Amino acid sequence: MKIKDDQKYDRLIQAAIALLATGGLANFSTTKVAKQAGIPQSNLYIYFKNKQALLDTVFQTTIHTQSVAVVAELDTAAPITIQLANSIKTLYRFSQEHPQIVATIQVLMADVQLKKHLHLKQDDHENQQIQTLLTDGLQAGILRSTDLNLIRYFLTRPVFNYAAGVQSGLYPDTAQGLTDLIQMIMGAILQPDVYQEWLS
Amino acid sequence: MKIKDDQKYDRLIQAAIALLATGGLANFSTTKVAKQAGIPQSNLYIYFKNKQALLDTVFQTTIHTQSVAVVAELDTAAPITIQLANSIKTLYRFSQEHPQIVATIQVLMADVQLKKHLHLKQDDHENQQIQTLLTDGLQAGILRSTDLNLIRYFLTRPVFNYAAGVQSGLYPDTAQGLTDLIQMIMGAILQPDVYQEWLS
Amino acid sequence: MKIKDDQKYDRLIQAAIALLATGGLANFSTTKVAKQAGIPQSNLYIYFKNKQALLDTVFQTTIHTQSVAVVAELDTAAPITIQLANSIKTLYRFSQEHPQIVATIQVLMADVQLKKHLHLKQDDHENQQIQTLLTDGLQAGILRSTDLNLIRYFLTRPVFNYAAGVQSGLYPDTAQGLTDLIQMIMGAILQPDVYQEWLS
Amino acid sequence: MKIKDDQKYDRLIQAAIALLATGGLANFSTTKVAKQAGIPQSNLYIYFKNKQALLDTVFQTTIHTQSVAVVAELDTAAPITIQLANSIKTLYRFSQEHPQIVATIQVLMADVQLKKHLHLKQDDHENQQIQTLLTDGLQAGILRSTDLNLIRYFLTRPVFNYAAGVQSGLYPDTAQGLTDLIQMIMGAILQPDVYQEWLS
DNA sequence: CATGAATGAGAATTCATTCAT
DNA sequence: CATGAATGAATTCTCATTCAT
Repeated sequence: MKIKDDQKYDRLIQAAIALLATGGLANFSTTKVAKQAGIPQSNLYIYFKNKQALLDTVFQTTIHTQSVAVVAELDTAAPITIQLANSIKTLYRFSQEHPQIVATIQVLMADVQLKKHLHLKQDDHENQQIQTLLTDGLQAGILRSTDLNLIRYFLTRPVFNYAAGVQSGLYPDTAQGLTDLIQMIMGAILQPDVYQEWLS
Repeated sequence: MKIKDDQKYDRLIQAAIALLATGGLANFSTTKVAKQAGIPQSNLYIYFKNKQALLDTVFQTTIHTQSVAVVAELDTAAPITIQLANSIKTLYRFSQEHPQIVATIQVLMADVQLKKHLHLKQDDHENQQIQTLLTDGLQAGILRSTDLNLIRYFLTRPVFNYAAGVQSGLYPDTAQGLTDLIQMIMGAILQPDVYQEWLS
Repeated sequence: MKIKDDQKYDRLIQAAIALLATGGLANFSTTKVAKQAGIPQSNLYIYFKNKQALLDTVFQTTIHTQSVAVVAELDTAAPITIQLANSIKTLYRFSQEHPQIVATIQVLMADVQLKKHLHLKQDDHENQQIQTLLTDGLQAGILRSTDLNLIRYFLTRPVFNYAAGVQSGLYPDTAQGLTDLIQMIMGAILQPDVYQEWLS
Repeated sequence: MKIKDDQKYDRLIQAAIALLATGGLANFSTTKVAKQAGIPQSNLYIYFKNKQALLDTVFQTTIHTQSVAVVAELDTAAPITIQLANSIKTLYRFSQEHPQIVATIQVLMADVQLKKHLHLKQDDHENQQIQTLLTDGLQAGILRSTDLNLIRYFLTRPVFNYAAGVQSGLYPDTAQGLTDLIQMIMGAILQPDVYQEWLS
């Protein structure tokens, strides 16, 4: 229950990520997590109220890690289109470097139960910054004037999917592939005329 | 082990879909499926070799159902862009009418284990037809010249996601919403100049 | 879940009684019951929905067994006072012969949780007969005109307690002891004048 | 291990009583007691050697509290029959005012394990006084000449049961009910002729 | 074919108790 | 003294699968 002291907390989260990435939710158990973390199973309950709390934490952590990675590379002085394209690139690089985190996010996003009682804490700094970028883009007439969640969907999930596909061999690992992906996503989210302009 | 006899086979698949749609893979068990189908647990093994075989079948079935629905509405005589846009519309309507099937597809698509040993049988008629449409679009310079799997991804997953979002209240249920979605997807998959043309 | 086939069901109940009688509710576990019954623990769930269902059944069974024993010896032709005194004697003998059943009843009666969701099925034949005896006694002006539950309490619990006390050595095991007990109970439940008459 | 220091000791006992009264022995744990008392779990072991020691203490405490309440109202100058009747009344009032204490006593009295290694310390002042009252009554030919424990049983347990029954709605909460109860108990424990006399 | 029963493995939790700080 | 952390045992229950009838 207490998060206080040590690295065991982190070990558990890392173990959970590894487990979720390779086995999915169906094969996820506190027993396995604990074993992977090299910790007696019952100790897991010192750090997390229950299995669900661990999953919640893993979800928040992975999402946050990814947000941080994207935001860190953001050049807020640059034009919005540039920022958007760069954020895709950054996210792709992140996905390549941390495939387990991305796999975990995908697995958890698909969970029906998780969705029910879990609302992403939208209040962290990094998320705010991305949200700001998008609302700015919207107001500047750069982004299509549709639901922001939908735009975010296009900005992230195809990237995750592509990165996973590259890793599994479904997609070829070429520079052109990423370029294509970016153009597709931009074509989806930008206002048509802005997209034309951005292309050149 | 044989599929021969009866409607219990279908009952099991329907039960599995309902279960997966509402509880996800983690809550899926042969016990529950059998109970939901009103069939003795052990009888499940008459129709399916094991749990995994049931899941495989469910995956094939749901994917196939969806393909059939899309293809059924396809007007092969129409211009490719029209066919594409219509297929999105059809798929969206299908998702609205069969939310459980779509939820099941999403859940199973996210499963890491399933991916490993499961290759979609690409040989059914409906899939061929869609594949043909896409290769035609590619060769005609209508679609972006990138991996067909990626184009298929853009053609389906955002639709599933949007439909689910509408149902959960995340997205508003307006005609404009669907129009936006179609334009986004088309913007993603069409060659830019074709897209411009299609817009008008 | 199914009670159908065999003696394992009974073995489990007997094991539960033995366990409750010697260890109380706090030491009662499905693990121990199953072990005592010589059955794999998980098999317990074939016969009982869960632990509580087993306890409920044990409660009903023990209560019923005791009712049957008392009613079996009842001479419905005899005067009511005689019947009452005899039922006490019978109950005492039963308690001596089946100390575990009585101990189990006492243990379960004291359980706070059990009380909440458990209502004795008052509809069995034997219970009806006792109830009839008491209402008859009430209408004949033989029993004190107070709540029947209270009268039943006096007719049973002191007997259980006395029998247990005799067995544990708290009370001496003499014929006089039982006579005293019967007189006390009769003094409690009979109308004073009837009691006087009965005494002689 | 020492009782010395503080009110936390009492808090633990009160918490234990509350827990036993509402959940019974089966749901009793040091974890819950400590939480209810607002004390770190491990601190419980500062005040009590182990779980059993806590239960023993709770038993002694509740029994003692109840004895004190009864004795406090005792008018040793009054006739023994009056004292007995009054003690029942007092005990009933106590049971109404402290239902948790009474429930705890009942729960602990039913515990098989507790009985084994627990002998009430019969040496406290209040207990002596009650014992004196009873032996006096015995020698004066007022009480039936039977085991004193049995008489004590009749003097207390029906009262507890009745009070609990009133609270749970099993018995109606009327003045007549209490009067009936007292007459029943007196009928049980008094010599028949004394009882007759007491009635008038 | 159909099915109830069986079963060992694992699942999530809770617990009583100890110990180092 | 006080306390958070630790831990192994135990508990309830579910599961996937097999088998005898």
